[in-house]
Amino acid sequence: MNIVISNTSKKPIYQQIFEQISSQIIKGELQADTCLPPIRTVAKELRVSVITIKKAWEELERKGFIYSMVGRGCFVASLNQSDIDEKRNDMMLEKLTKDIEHYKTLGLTKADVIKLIERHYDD
Amino acid sequence: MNIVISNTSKKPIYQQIFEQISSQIIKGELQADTCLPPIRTVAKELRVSVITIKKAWEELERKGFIYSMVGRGCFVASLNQSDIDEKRNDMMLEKLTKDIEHYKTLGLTKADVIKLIERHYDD
Amino acid sequence: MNIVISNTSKKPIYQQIFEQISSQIIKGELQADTCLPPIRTVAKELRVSVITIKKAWEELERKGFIYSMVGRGCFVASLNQSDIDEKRNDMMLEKLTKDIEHYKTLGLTKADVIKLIERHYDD
Amino acid sequence: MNIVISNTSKKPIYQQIFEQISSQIIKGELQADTCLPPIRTVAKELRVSVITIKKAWEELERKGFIYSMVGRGCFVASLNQSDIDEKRNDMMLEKLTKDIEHYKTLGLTKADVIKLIERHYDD
DNA sequence: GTGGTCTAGACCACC
DNA sequence: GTGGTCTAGACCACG
Repeated sequence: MNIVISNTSKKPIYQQIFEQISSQIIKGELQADTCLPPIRTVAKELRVSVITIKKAWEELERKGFIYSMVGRGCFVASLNQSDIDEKRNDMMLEKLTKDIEHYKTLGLTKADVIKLIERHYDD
Repeated sequence: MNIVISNTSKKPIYQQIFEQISSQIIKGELQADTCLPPIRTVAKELRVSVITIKKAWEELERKGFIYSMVGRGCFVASLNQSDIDEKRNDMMLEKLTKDIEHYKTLGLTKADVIKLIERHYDD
Repeated sequence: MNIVISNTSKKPIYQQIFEQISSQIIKGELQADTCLPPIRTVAKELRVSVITIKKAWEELERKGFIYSMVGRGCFVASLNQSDIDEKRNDMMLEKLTKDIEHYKTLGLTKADVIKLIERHYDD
Repeated sequence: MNIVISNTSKKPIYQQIFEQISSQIIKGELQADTCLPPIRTVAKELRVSVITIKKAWEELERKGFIYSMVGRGCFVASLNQSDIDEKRNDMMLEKLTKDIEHYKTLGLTKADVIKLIERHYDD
């Protein structure tokens, strides 16, 4: 569980955290049923409020990445590969739809966008 | 000058206006040196605050899409094709850089992204 | 917008509020595009924290009952009858599924439950 | 004594246990005066804390489903059919009252609810 | 110990 | 003025 918070970014902190954790789960870096550290510990480590962590955790639970048990802790949900693919696809499409909308507004054709991605996407 | 404001979008209104006007200038739908309507008129038509229009206009001027003459109004800047291309490229790259960052976070390869755009980008 | 908070209930306050508002929207007691009072005002009136109201409002927005615009306020979503029916059905089924589970645990047959509802449900 | 604990459920573990045991007694699956296993054994089998089992047992004793004899263990109470019916009825009504309240909040009539139960209650 | 809820402040961007 | 985010405390039920 490796989280970096950017204070310069305009993204809310809780969303930065959500994205990083969910990404790690999708990539399999966080094993299923692993117990996450207590939210108060995470809050202290990242030097943010407990509520901020809580909000990120809530979003993770709502999207099915983790589950929580009062008095026990929060655990990584056990997702099979197709679950993961589906979730990644959902998140991807949600963003892509907006992005494409934006690209169109700028008057770019499909070919333009692909050319730009070809050039600037370094794996 | 045809502007549509979305209530459900999370984008600030001033930014929605900025994007639509700049897009129309880029596409040549707004001719150079055309005089824009007074901000109070625009505000009334769009049913938004004058301050909101002012903010959009300021952003347009800062980015070089329009110029203002005190007491006379605001005018579309005269841009040649290379100016337009440059501006569009700047705006595009600024966004694309962030988007690519995000796609990587989701664990997508360049090929994945291109495939998705191929599929969902309908010109 | 008429809300009553029960302190004796075990339901969280934010959920009580969510249920009452959503119910009023479903019943058509709150007209579409009506502007809700500012959350700070509601908080003061109900003598609860702003955050509690905020949480209820977030849930309402997430479920599509209201939409919010920074600097302008929160508004009742414009739902047609089929939207409303669908939402009511969703909420109903979610609860009913759990309830039926519970009734079965108690060893009740379908006939038992219907008989009990016949007897105790006074419209 | 067959108990299954759900991690994803939001019900407290002690309550899940209480409901399953009481249900088994009501259904006659646990004979009167049967001696229940020591709580430490149950705790170990279910992989939960002894305190949790203790809490479930206390609830069972309070509701008259079991009785305990210090130093000897806990035993299933001997209930005749009318006792069982009464208990089941009590538990049922307590829940039903709340449920009906909730259904009304959603604007459902008695007929609506019965129709939904007819459709979704599969014995 | 854990997570779930709540409070009373505060600052920011937007309108 | 509005909503959106965040803080630093607190209390509760659960394990």
